[in-house]
Amino acid sequence: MSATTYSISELARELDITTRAIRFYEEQQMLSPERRGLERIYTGKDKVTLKLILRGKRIGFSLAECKELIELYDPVHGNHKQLHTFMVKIAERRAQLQQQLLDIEQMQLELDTAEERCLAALAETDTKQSVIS
Amino acid sequence: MSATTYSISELARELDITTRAIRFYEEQQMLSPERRGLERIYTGKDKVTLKLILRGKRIGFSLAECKELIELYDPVHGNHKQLHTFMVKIAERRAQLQQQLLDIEQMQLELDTAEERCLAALAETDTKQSVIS
DNA sequence: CGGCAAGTTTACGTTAACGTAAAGGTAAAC
DNA sequence: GTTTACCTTTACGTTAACGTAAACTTGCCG
Repeated sequence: MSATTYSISELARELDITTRAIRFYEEQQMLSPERRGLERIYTGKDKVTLKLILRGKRIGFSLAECKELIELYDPVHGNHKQLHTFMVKIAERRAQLQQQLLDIEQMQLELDTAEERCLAALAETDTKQSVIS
Repeated sequence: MSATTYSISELARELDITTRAIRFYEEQQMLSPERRGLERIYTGKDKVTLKLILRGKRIGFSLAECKELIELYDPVHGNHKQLHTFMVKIAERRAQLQQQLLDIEQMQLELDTAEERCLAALAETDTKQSVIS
């Protein structure tokens, strides 16, 4: 039961975000750390919450969506309907990711041929130069 | 050589964006349609440019990056160094996409177990109710 | 006791990518 | 001739997610 706690700057360093960001998430009601006087004291649970936020952001969710996501893990709010609607959102993201993959593949194909043309043009130039010199 | 042209609203409808967006891209020097009086006249090339912009956005590039991307297709600006740096950017996006996929898979695993717990809790409730009633 | 490091609150600033409203020109249709 | 449908420019408004600055407290080191 050794309750490891963290200061705000410890968490900031460890998760590679700014303290401003952490305080902002608290403003948005996504965190409510305990206080010792004015000082914020974070628990392991707070750290998990922050990691959830960061993962949500990486996937492309807004902070508001990340908040919903976190509430799913809160037994008080975690009802079945929310769970379902969120899995729908995730499915949407997956579809979007799929499209992004296609877009990137397409773009790479085009860039590959563009690169070839560039190289060919350069070779052409080199040849002419060698003739001139 | 039948040069098909488009009005701004035709393009907007076809590409599913607003006319405001199209004018904005022009403000950002990504388009320079011809004019008949004040009216903008778009060519097939402009349409291709717009599609490039939209694809870039889907992948997650900023408009500024989309602009760079478009300049790659412009023989005047398309030099080899730019091509290379852009392929680096694309590689970065691919890596990011890979991370996003991992994040989504992880999240789905967790949501799946959460869903199971929910269903189990509901089943529990139902059982009790059937005993009571 | 002086000073520095880390914490706090309050509050205005910033960027991207358009949205939206005002005010008006043009041309075909009724 | 006036309504309707598009087109134009100019310009201020909006949202998200913090950044940044000011002004202050607290604790500890030398």
